[in-house]
Amino acid sequence: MLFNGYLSAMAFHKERSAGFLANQMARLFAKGLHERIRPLGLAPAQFMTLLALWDEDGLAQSELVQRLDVEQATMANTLTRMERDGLIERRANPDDGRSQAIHLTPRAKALRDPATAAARAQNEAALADFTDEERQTFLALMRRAISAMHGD
Amino acid sequence: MLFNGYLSAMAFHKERSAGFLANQMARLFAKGLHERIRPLGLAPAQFMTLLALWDEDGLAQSELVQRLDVEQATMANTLTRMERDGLIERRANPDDGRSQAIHLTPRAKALRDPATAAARAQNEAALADFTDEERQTFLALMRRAISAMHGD
DNA sequence: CAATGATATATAGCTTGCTATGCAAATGGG
DNA sequence: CCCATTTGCATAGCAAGCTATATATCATTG
Repeated sequence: MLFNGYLSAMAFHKERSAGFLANQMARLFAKGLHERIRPLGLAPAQFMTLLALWDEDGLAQSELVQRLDVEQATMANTLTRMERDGLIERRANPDDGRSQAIHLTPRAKALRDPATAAARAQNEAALADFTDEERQTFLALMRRAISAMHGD
Repeated sequence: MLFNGYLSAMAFHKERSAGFLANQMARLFAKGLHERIRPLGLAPAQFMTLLALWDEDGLAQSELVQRLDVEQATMANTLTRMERDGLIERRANPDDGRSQAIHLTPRAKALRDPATAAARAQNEAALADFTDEERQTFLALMRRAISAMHGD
């Protein structure tokens, strides 16, 4: 009775909810990044995928799924759009008929510098008035929240 | 030349990118919240909208757009799904033929306590090993990044 | 070697975002 | 009062998430 009364009275303030703020922040990051890379013909998830492939070309879809921590179906659809847009090619893997190696096209390789510069600019815009220490703290806290939710 | 060489060599590490971490963190928050409120028949954006309406019933769509900071089209679609699911009713506004007042159904009112409890549990899961001070710091840093990107 | 189980992708269907448009109702200036 | 502008919503169309399911290939094991 007292307990239920307490719960009912205990307002949930979205401004004080980490989840609410995380959602809003991520949308603003994505929107800002999208504006910056749109002239390059890229969308945010395509950029994230390119980050992994610029680092190591020829990965299998399953490896991209691991590195970017998205569901397999999400990655499959993103790769289909990237193939459509001339960013990647899916090449058969001679050792395993199930998997394919994802290879960058010359166009995708050429986008590396302008696209990473755009992403850096967006991060900088978000953290403009943060000190170096605050930036480190912020990244560390986000990593801890991610680990806690990821279960590791 | 030196500058271009520097840029090319300057790898972009997603693990050190605030935007990348923000995206991953927000997805984990949304996924965890969704699992917790799915038994109630709710999805995350519906819950966010309910938060505003539990606070003040009968708001116009335009007011919800302001409070939740999403695009008008996004809110219109979310409200359509909520109406379909029996969470809200759109009632004509006698003072302005363009707008409608969004009213909660009894079902939506009854979900307040269990749904906010679920959201609190998700926030707690994410911040389980944070001290009180770290929680305050984290929220403050997210608010500052949001303000910086929002342009205010 | 055949059957079983595991792995790699694909596809269907849904929610939540966004931009871009369209339209009707309200408002404000001449 | 009338026209132009503004405001409030709806809709179309797309990207990117997710879950659930299907399919084909590999691997294991009896």
